[in-house]
Amino acid sequence: MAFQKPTGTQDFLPGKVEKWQYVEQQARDLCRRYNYREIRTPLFESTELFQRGVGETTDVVQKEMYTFEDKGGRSMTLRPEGTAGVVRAYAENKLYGEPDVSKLYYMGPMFRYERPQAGRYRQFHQFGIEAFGSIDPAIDAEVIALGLEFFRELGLKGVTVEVNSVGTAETRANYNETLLGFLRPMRDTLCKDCQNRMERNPMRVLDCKIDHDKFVDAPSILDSLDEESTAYFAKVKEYLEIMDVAYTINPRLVRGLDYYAHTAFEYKAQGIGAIDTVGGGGRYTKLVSEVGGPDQPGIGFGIGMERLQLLLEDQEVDIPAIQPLDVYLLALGEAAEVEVVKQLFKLRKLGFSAERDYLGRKMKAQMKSADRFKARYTAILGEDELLRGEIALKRMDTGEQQTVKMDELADHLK
RNA sequence: GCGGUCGUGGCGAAGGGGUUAACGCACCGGACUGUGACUCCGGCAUUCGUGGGUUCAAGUCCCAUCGGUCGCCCCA
Repeated sequence: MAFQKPTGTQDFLPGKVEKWQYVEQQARDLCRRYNYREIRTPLFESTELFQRGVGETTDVVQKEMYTFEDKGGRSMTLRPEGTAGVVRAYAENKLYGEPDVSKLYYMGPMFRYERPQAGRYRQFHQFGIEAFGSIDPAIDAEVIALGLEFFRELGLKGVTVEVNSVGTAETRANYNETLLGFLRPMRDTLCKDCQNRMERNPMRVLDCKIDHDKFVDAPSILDSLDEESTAYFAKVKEYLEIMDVAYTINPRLVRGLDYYAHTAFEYKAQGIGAIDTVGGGGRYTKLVSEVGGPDQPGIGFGIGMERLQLLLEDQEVDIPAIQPLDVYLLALGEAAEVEVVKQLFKLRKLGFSAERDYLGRKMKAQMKSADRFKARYTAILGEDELLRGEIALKRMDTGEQQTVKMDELADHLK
C-alpha cells in the first residue's frame, strides 16, 4: 500500500522546481527595485486572526480553512491567504513605529480546503506585497504597476488589470441597499446561486455567468462613492496614466475578502482553464486596527504562483530547467576510480559542477549519462592516462579530444 | 459541498468477458573488447489504483472505495 500525497497538493520535482526558482528570483529582484523587503510569517496563526481579518462571512473562513486544535487547546488555522499574517506581524512588531512606510513582500504556501481544478489547489503559493502607513494614491498606483511589471518581465502577454473603487465600508453598505433595490423585483427570475448571493454579497450577483445580461442597467458602485473616495480614485487613475499603465475600470469588481476599501484590482489572463484571475488586491483601512494595531492603512496584492506557472506553460515561455554540467569524470578500472574520487572533490571545491558514474556502468553508458547531464566536457581516465598523470578531455559539443595533465584539468575547464 | 470524466510497465498508450497484456518513448545490454547525440538487434508488466461481487473464465461486467483531471460554488 503506497502512500499518496494529500488531495490538492503537489510534489515539485527537479525540472519543475527550477522554473519556480526563476519566477521567485524575478519577484525578489523586482521587489528590490521598488524597495519592498521580505517578511516571513508563520504558516499557521490563531484561527481568530483570520476570522477577524478575512471576514467571518467569507467563504474562505466559513468553509475553506484548515483549522485544528493544538495540544494546548488553542484553535489554529493554516493560513488561507497572506495579508492577515503580515498585518498581524506589522502590528505585533510595531513596525508602524518606523519612520518610513513599511513596504513588505512575502512568498509561500497558503492552504484552502476546496475541490481542486485547473489553477486551484489546497496548498498553493502566493507572492504578495503589502505597503503600510500611507494613504497616498501613488502607492496604490505603484502596487498595481509592480504586479503588472512582474508579469511583463516574465515575458507573459495578455495580462491585464481591472481596477475599481469599492469606497468605504459605509458607501459599500449604501450601495448594497441601492443594488438590492434594483435586484429585488427580479429575484424570482434569478438563478439559485444569485438568490444566495443577494443575501451574502449582492455585488457578486453582477458577475453571474448565467444571468449576466439582466444587469446591464444595474446601478454602478462608482455612483455611490462619496466625494473623497471619488477624488481618491481619480488620483489613482491619474498616477496609473502617468506611468503608462494600461488598465480597465470594472465597476463590478468585488473581491471575496471583506477587508477591502477604496482601491480594488485584479490581474486577469486567459489560459488557466476556467479561471481568469492570476492575482488581486486592494486597499484596506481597518484591518490593522481590527487585529489590535493602531489605525494604519495598507494596500497590497497576492499573486497565485501556480496560475502564473500555468500561464508560462500556456504561453510557452522558455525557462531552462537543467543547468549543464561542467564536466563528467569517467573512470576505467579500479585504480582510475580512486583518482576520479580525488579529482571530483577538487573540481567541486574549485567551483565546477562535476559528476561521475556510481552504477558501475560501461564506458559507453557513462558517455550517454554525460550526454543526458548536458556535460560540457567529459574527462576520461584509464590505465594509460593514470600512469602518465594525464587525462583525456573531450568537448561534448564538437567531439574534439585532447590529452591534458591531471593537475591542469581545472585550467582547461576554464 | 455538487457534477462530468478517467485510473493498464518509469512515461505515453492499445486492448470493452476467453486466458503468452499490442505498440511508442525512456532505460539496460550487444553490433562498435576505451568514447555520447544516428542506425540495427535483443531485454524490460506472473499483471491492469484498491477491495468486494457476477462468471467455467474479468484490465475487460457490477458495486464500493481511493486518487487524478475538468467544471460549478468560491477564489490565487
